[in-house]
Amino acid sequence: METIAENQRVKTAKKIEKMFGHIDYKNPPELCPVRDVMSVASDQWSTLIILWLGYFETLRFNKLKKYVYGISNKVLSQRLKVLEADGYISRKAFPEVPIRVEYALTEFGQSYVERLLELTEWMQQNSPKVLANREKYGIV
Amino acid sequence: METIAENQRVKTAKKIEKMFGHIDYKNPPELCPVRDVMSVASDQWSTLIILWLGYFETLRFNKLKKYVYGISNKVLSQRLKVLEADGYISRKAFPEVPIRVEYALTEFGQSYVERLLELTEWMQQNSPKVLANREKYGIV
DNA sequence: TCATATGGTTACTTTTTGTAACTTACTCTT
DNA sequence: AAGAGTAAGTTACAAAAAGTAACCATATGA
Repeated sequence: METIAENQRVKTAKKIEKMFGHIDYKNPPELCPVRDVMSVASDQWSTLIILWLGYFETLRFNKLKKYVYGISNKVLSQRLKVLEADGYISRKAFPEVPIRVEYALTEFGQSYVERLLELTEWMQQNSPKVLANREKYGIV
Repeated sequence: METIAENQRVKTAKKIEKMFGHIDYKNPPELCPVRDVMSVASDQWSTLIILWLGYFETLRFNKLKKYVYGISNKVLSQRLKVLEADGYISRKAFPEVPIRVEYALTEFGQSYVERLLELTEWMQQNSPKVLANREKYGIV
């Protein structure tokens, strides 16, 4: 066995224990904060929205829709609302005509995007590997 | 302006540019590998499955179901298949009676869980903040 | 006057999830 | 010997989420 890899595995396990170790699986809580928060922030569209707001300091609704291509008005609007409610982004409406609305990351959102980026960079580096695995597996 | 925070912001923006800068938004690709890979790996149930396999070296179907509480047989079975196809986990079936099936992280999955953990630890630390924001926002 | 732009909303359809019962084959209990 | 239990799923059906496309008010530019 490679002891370095094994060491890392043990470290990882300890972190996970710290995260979920308190849960009683005979009677699990109906709402776990980690799950709850994660399901909003790491939703597919949410991550793209947050990444783009990490690139541009502010973005208006239609610009955001252009960069997060494929998203519908409806879902974009919904996601922006929950991301605002959870404190990742801010919404500023200017009473002009036509109305101008600017979305931006909050400080909290900024701290999140930095963590998120580490994951997405890993995804980018490893996507060829995943795609190759998928091919090999057959069912695509 | 705080120059340290501003510096960090610029760094973040550069990373995002590197990730998405090549895309032509007048004619965006219908399938972006980063999106594609991310949508499997950072799915709500998938992350929980991967975390638990990062804790126990191997887990059988029903144990996994116990820890990833709330998941249905159907969805667990589906997720395990795609996670196997994408190369994160391995499935070993022992021809006993009744059949025994062991799931485990591959080396690749192990390297993923380490990245994933950084995110989920952040989530755990910050979930009180998010929940407080949500409360303040009103619509729960 | 008609088209365009803004930031959405609404009604409707399609896809994805969740629920719960069922399967196969063997063993343990009564 | 009949019935229940176990393991790892599958299947048919119901509910929830997401996607589609038309629509809204208001004002400007052609």
